[in-house]
Amino acid sequence: MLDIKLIRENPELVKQGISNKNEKDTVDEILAADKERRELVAKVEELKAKKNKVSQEVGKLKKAGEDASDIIAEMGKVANEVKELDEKLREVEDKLNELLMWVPNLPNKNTPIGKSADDNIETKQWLPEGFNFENDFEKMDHVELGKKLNILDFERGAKISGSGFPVYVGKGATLERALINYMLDLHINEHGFTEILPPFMVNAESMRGTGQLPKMADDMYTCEKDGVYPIPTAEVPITNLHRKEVLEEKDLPINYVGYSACFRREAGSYGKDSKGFLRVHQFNKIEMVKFVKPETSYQELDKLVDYATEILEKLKIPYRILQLCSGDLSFAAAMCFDIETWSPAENKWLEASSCSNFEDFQARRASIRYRKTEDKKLDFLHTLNGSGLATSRLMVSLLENYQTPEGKIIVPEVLQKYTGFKIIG
RNA sequence: GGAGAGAUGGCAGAGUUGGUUGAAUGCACCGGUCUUGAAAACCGGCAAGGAUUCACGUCCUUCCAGGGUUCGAAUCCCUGUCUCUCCGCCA
Repeated sequence: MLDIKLIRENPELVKQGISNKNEKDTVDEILAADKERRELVAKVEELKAKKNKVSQEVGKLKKAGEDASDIIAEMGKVANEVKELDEKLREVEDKLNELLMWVPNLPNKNTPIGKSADDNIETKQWLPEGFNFENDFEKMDHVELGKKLNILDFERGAKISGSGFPVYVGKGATLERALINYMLDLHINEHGFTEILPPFMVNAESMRGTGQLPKMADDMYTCEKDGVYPIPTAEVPITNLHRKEVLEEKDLPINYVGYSACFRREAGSYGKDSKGFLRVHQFNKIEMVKFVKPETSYQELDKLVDYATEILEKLKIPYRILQLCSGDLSFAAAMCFDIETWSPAENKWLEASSCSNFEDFQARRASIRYRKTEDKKLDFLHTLNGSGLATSRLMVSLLENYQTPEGKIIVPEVLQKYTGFKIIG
């Protein structure tokens, strides 16, 4: 969430940021609630001070064996008044908090301003040697390939769970697992990340901490009976590892990488890109999460993008990087780069990764601070995360790019030692 | 699912006949004295959040969380969460 002081002192700046993000502007409501809160606080604290002081005197009087019944009666009234005011204060605070929870993070000043995905900026395109956008034979799409080679079974997935729950079969399952292990190993061994295997369900507080709740409630599955949510991304459990903690500056940056299954309801998106892996309710993802000092967070964001794209280059899969414009930025992000891989059968780019800097937005929500070495003061740190990468869309590109004219799949070289086979079909 | 024990500051650990205890003591940490330097010893400092103030400061809140009793609660009552021990059940 945003610092209430920032809103109080720079309302115009905040309004501009919200507007650039196409979100609802509640700044005036917030300012009114904030003012009301402070007035109430002043009032109630004055009364409490009086109450505390007099109550202490009661103690003294009683010790001295004197009568204090008059004062006690009077303080009874004050206590009631305090109770009423406290209640009112709490209502106002709840309201203020709720309002604040719905305010998005502001785009960083270097995030391009724009309305929609059309205004995103392509910052890089990388194509493997010999790659051509013109297919030299007719490419089967990943659904056909999966069926023909019996490595993906979308129909049975739909039978046992519902549409959007893919089943990987035989070498398809092995390939998926190889991809997961390859990516994890690379980040752990080459990029110095610490592996986390997190819980796949979290409580509501965790969801609020990273900003999924309250805004994205409809996009999440819920287990109401137990008050837990299947995670939409490992970002949630991993970032919340340090919720309500104070970290030492010398321990930063902290770099975690974790595998998780990801669960998304994708409410309201039926019919759009819904074929096969293009939009699913459950998929696998490797997620990188960083806890860093504020002054380094933009360098760290570049690193995340580099780490994610390094994998695609090693896999020899064509990709491009998009810098998201303000209007396409997610709720909690201040800056974000999407990485898209090429699908020759769909003839388009597919989002396989998203690397974001949340600055101190999540850290405030989740109360993740660090103690500075120099002056011992506490401050919110910055959090970032990036998919490195999501396997579903990546698998689409992989299968389609690596298919032979005979409809077989060549396993990318770097994955072969993980799969134990070089070809499917 | 049943029975019991516990949750105090960065850590350890006092405090449960309610009253100047935001909290003893030890350790850690920071500053100083001493020392050629270090150690030891000694002296001093050392929570977070909020309101207010140009500032110094003043005040409020916080002893797992949320309610309650009371003029006043770390201390009493209720509920919840977590940890530990035992029984049952299960992978």
